[in-house]
Amino acid sequence: MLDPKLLRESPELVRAAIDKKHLDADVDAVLSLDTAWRSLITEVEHLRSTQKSANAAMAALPKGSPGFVAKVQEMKTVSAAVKEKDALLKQAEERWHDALLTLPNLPHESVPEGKTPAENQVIFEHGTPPAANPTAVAHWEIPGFEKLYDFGRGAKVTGAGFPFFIGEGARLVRSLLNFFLNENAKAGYVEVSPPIFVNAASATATGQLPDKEGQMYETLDKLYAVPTAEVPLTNFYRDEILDESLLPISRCAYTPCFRREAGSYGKDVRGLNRLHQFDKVELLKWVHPSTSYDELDKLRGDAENLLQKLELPYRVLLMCGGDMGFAQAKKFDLEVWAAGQKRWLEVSSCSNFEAFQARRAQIRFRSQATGKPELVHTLNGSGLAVPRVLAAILENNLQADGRVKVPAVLIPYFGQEFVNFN
RNA sequence: GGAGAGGUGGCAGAGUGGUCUAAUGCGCACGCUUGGAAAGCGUGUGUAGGGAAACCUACCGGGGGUUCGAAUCCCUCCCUCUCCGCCA
Repeated sequence: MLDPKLLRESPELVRAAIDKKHLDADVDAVLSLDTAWRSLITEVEHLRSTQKSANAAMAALPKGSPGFVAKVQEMKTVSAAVKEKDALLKQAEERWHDALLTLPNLPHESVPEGKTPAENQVIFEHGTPPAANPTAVAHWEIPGFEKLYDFGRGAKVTGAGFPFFIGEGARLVRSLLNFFLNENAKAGYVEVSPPIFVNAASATATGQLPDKEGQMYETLDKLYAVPTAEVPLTNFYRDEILDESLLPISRCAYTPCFRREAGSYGKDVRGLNRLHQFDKVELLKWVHPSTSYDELDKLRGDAENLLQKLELPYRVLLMCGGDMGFAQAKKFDLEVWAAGQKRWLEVSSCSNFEAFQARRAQIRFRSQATGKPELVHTLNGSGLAVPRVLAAILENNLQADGRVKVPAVLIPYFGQEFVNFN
């Protein structure tokens, strides 16, 4: 959510942001709702003030006295007016608030212009260049793949996109998770194991509701299966005022992530590329506004470190205005090279939301300079998403003998040097 | 799941229809006092919104209702605690 004051005082900045992100939002409509709301709140507060002073006067009068009775009659009119105007005010406030939520965050000045993914800037590449391994196959074509990653039975038991991970397949997943969590702990992220269902208030604070409820699985109790650990983690400090000395706070969490993502089929979603349930470790920071871009670079570096240690070729994209998302001020994507599919797979998206998320979730700190609460900046990124990293390992490290070489750094976790598919 | 008791400011805790913008205590900040400190004394101490400002308004777990007027009465939901039942 944007600062209403910013909108009032500098609507041109908001218009520029909408243009840069190639979104469609009506600033003037929001402004006129803002004006309408403000005029109503003034009116209601004036009526309330009348009521309050009458109340004080009536307290001093004897209960049944003529003056008292006359005052009751007089105040009935005011009371009715308050009721009526207050209903209008609530309506106006809701409309204004809803409209405000349609305005995107302002992109940082360092975000490049652009509309499509083609205009994202590749700012870093690491590892063997693409096409170095012409004999590689897509991971789902590895002989014996279904023995370790059973999509057929997953579909029977639950549905498409819910595979079973079996034997060495399951152990490789667990090895990756432990590796990620341990490395992140070394980098200063405190491990958290959060609830994997959240209530509507939490899903609203991080922006999944009201518009994206179709993307989440929902229970009878109106709880939502988390699409990412970002949701419970960010909401941890919802409606709180933190001590400034605690910042920056860095945490990480492993959760399964649940995404309905209805209606997408084809090559992009085959195998481990896109699942309804997948494992991910999320990195999250609550930081002082003055340090958030330094912290973003560090967070991205922490995620990159994982890929480097796994010896996977990857690249870093600085997302352009049109491809960066609604709430982000700046975003980097980390993409790993999958040699068999001969394509880049997104395994982490590292973003600075500045105060956009914190305002909606009301996460603040008490500034020692002013003594007043100020909004924190929130950042997050994957560190990392398991299935696509797994896909890349399988495709890049496949041997001529049909086994997959386990990255050296994972061997202590996995307990052996190769994954066997027979 | 059943029965009962509760939810008030940073904390403790009063208030059960009318100057409650919530007593009192603790804590915290500043001042006086002191060689210095403690004690003592004094002043102040929430969040949000509107307004150029003076100032005004809202907030006593959430939502709704009754009333001229609600922290206080009614309905409803959530949460906490105690006891019972069940359970990895």
